[in-house]
Amino acid sequence: MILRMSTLFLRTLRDDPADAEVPSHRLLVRGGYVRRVAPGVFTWLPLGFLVYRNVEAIVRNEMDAAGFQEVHFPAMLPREPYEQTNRWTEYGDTLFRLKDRKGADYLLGPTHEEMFTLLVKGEYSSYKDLPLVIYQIQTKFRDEARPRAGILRGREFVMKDSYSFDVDDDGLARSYARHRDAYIATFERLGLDFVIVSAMSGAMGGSASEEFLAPTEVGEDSFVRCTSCDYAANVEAVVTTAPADAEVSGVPAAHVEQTPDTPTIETLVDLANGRDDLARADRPWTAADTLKNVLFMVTGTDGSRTPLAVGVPGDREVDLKRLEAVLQPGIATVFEEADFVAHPSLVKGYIGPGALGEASASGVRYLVDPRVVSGTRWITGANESGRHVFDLVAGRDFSADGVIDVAEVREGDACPACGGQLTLARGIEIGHIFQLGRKYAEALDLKVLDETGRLVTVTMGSYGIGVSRAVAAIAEQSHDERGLIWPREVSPADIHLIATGKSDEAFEAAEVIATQLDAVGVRVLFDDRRGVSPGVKFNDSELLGVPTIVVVGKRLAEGFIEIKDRRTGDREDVPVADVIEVIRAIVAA
RNA sequence: CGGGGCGUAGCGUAGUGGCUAGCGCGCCUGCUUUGGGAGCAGGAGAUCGGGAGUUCGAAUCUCCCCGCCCCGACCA
Repeated sequence: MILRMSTLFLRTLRDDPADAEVPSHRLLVRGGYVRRVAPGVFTWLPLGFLVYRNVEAIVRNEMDAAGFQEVHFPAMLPREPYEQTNRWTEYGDTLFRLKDRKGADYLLGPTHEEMFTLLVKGEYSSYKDLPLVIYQIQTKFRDEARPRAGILRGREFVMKDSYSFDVDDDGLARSYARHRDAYIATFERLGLDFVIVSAMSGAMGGSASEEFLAPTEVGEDSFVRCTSCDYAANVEAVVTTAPADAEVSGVPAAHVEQTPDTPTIETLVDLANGRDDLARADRPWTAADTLKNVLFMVTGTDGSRTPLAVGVPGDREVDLKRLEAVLQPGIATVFEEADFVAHPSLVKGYIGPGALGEASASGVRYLVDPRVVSGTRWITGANESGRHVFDLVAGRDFSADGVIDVAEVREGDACPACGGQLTLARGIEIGHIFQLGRKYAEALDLKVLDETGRLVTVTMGSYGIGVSRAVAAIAEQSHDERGLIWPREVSPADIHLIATGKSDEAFEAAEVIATQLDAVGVRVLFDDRRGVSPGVKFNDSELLGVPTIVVVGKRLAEGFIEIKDRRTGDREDVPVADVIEVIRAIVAA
């Protein structure tokens, strides 16, 4: 392959586009890899499409190597299957919907669980046919409320999604493990730095699910990693270790105090420390000694609205993402004025356990942070304006309806696996593997006969890789101030060959090199543009990011060609006679 | 959906009531130049997001609409 820049459909930009913030977006646009068509919708230009196809080929190759079989569904799908699993409704505005001329509803697939399930249902009916894994590489559509960061989060994107079908849980575990291995191999080949994080809270009893995250500052997912063991989890899935029950004896009886002008935790703590009759003998009060009770209204998928109180130590906020992860598919919103009016026993700013709980007057379900174990003593609201209760002891003076682990996760929190310290980081979700279980098989009635002749519901897994997103993730992780730096296997070419100078000699010599390299299978991006100054060519080569840059120019007269490594900047002069072999060796390495 | 910002040529931008809307990049023609985004000369390219209004006069002021970007909410 020889791509000639004299005729390539490519225009690089000298300035950053004004609407691009993150590096991958900026550089992919500047380098002429992609162009925006609509919000979250992009066109791949020739160089970009080469990169995209390389990534796609690696993904497909690893899937095939794992023994999975490729199929291809339509992107446009009928409504009925999604009606049966309730996702026509559950997906809400995120679903792109359309009608045909007869008024029948269609959708642009956001993901294809239903279609795969129905396909298998139509073909298979025996346990002997399983296990089965089929996959597709398909354009997906999600009408995101806010597409952002260019290719990283579009409304149209390409995803590899596979689905496993097994008769039992052990089979599902094996299919899951095969995917995990295949994903590791895939992302390693893509040159991505990644971590595998657990994506679902074990405490909530969900099925096994892990995310593959590519760490970068611009990532949308927050995750924690342990500094002393290999624990890693999405913040939504972090499990808080509950401390041991505390000793109650010696803690004074609970007492209500006048605490005027203490609308915030901070003012409350200051007041408590400032008053001799309230101050602690051993140490000052801190925000962590207070119990903050936050009220939410939880909207179910059926539209029902149920209040929920969450008690967390006053030094932490309730993390809404963690809350939603626990509540899903319910949606939580903080209490509004109208909600307080509807619940007169709840005094805003002074809500305490006394007014909460299913057995209380308010009847509001009350769940507390795992740190609120039996014997812990708290300062908290007394359910009257201007009053707080001190030395309220969990287990002795109040009890909650249950535990909910939704407080914000912080740097330095304890690792649930080993007790070490957690660090927080951000990453791009590039893959997700998920033991779905029987949800879809049940909804769509996918059953097979087992060896005893009984009908059993098939158990499924679903596994995704963001193919187009992976292109951006690679760009995000692999660039410098001058431009992109592609890993060789995804690069649009193996070498970027530049001819410089005014004379014909350099161009003729470069032409010969290009032809010879092409003949031995080296992919060449050849800057054969006449009348373009060397500076422009060098800058373009660095922007475009082909890993090896070969320059035919100044030292050709002495019989040398320059070979430059894009990533390190190292350059060496190689005799013309050796250049093909040296490049072949670099490309093969 | 809430908050903030922005919309002027392919790209980046100047222009806050006044004359023919300015500049840089890119593009076209010619000459020169050729190891780090070259020089000179000439040129093409803009319904100033759209509509309505105020005014002798609107890119500029007012109102409505549309679109985009960022933060948040949302997002198996």
